[in-house]
Amino acid sequence: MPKPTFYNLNEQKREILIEAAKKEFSRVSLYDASISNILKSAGIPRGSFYQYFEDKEDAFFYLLNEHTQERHEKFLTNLKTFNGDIFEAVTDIFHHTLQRSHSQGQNNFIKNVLLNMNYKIEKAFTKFLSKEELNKRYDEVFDLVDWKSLNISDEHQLYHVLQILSAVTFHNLVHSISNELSIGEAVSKYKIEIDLLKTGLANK
Amino acid sequence: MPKPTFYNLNEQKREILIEAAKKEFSRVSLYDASISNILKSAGIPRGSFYQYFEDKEDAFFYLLNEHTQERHEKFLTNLKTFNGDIFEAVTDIFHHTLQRSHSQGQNNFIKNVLLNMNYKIEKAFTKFLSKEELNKRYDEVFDLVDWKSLNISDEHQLYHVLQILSAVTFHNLVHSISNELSIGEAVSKYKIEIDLLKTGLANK
DNA sequence: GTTGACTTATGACAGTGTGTCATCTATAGT
DNA sequence: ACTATAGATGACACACTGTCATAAGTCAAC
Repeated sequence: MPKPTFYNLNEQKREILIEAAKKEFSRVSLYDASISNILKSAGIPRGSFYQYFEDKEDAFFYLLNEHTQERHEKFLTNLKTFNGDIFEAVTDIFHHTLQRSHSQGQNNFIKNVLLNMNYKIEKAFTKFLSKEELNKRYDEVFDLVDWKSLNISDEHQLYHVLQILSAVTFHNLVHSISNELSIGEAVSKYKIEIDLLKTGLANK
Repeated sequence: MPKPTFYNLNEQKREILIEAAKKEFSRVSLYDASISNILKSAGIPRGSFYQYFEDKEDAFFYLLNEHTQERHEKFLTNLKTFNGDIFEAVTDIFHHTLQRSHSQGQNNFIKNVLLNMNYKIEKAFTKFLSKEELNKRYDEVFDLVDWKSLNISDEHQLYHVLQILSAVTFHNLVHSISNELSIGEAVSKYKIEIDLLKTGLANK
């Protein structure tokens, strides 16, 4: 987590710093990113950076969490829009995330995040799908879901459904970007797999 | 790929080098690993390392590919053992991989690989499941599969079934290790999700 | 056994980046 | 004006990487 000093910064300076960090993390992955570049780009001395953040990762996860928050809100909105249909909600998120990562420019950030997704990053990316968060926000999510459309016996299993959906969704996001699929190709592959998930892989 | 010089090395020296690399990549992730440690551990001068490998990644992926090869062979064996039942075959792989990564000692390598899985590593880890490899090894895999147990209309869809299974399997491996689940807990969660995959997430 | 062509080995070195710390500056309360 | 507290700064020590000039080894041909 950023240090208090970071939050005490005036709006303008904080914005400059955030932009500089985003720029660097859009250029390369977390591991290839260099603090020196952020310093150069933000025009601040080395010592200042360490006044605001623990290290490179700290700044990275600050940005990532902001994004995760946004996406989670979109997911909830989607659930409302699609009358609790999780599959529609998640497909829309897939499409939306892909579009954002295709519109090059500033936001190669998401692209780099996806291409270098490891467990820490995935955890931050999907923190609202963890068992703990789900229990904490029971109402928020559970009330919006159309349960009768799901093949599950008890509410507890929603966790597993979400785990599967997020695993397949992320796999497809990463696969699409690393194989440079067009949005059309990517969505087409994704929809095939979501349909397989819905009807089941095994024969009855 | 390692340079020719590496393969020209005599058995003994190559083994020492491999062990040194494995040791370092068992200690920390690819990104935190230091060539200097490998040099120290293998007792070779700096220049020599670059005679054999392009860089750190080169050595890492050499080790990883060896492992992937082994695992793929186990998958094929499993398909035979379980009469073409993909779900059984993959569950056994899951269990086996988890066990290897739990038996600490030398082989924290797999653990570190799983915890720091990004798209490049995943690609190397699952290279036998890519569209190209599947087509190349059509007979090898396709003949072993029990098709009538699968809910798919044409053979082409096997690719998607494998994509889903590998996404969920890797997600569970990473999840189990990063959350330090016991093997029992991990297998239990995995089996619930595999069952959900088999019967389908949606209600009919 | 000497020569020459080629392969391999070596470690000093330049370059790049990180995190720290002693010191300086700003700010606010009294 | 004084002091305490928070913030800013950049020089520095340390770690690691990749390269390159030079040395050493191998081997076939003469």
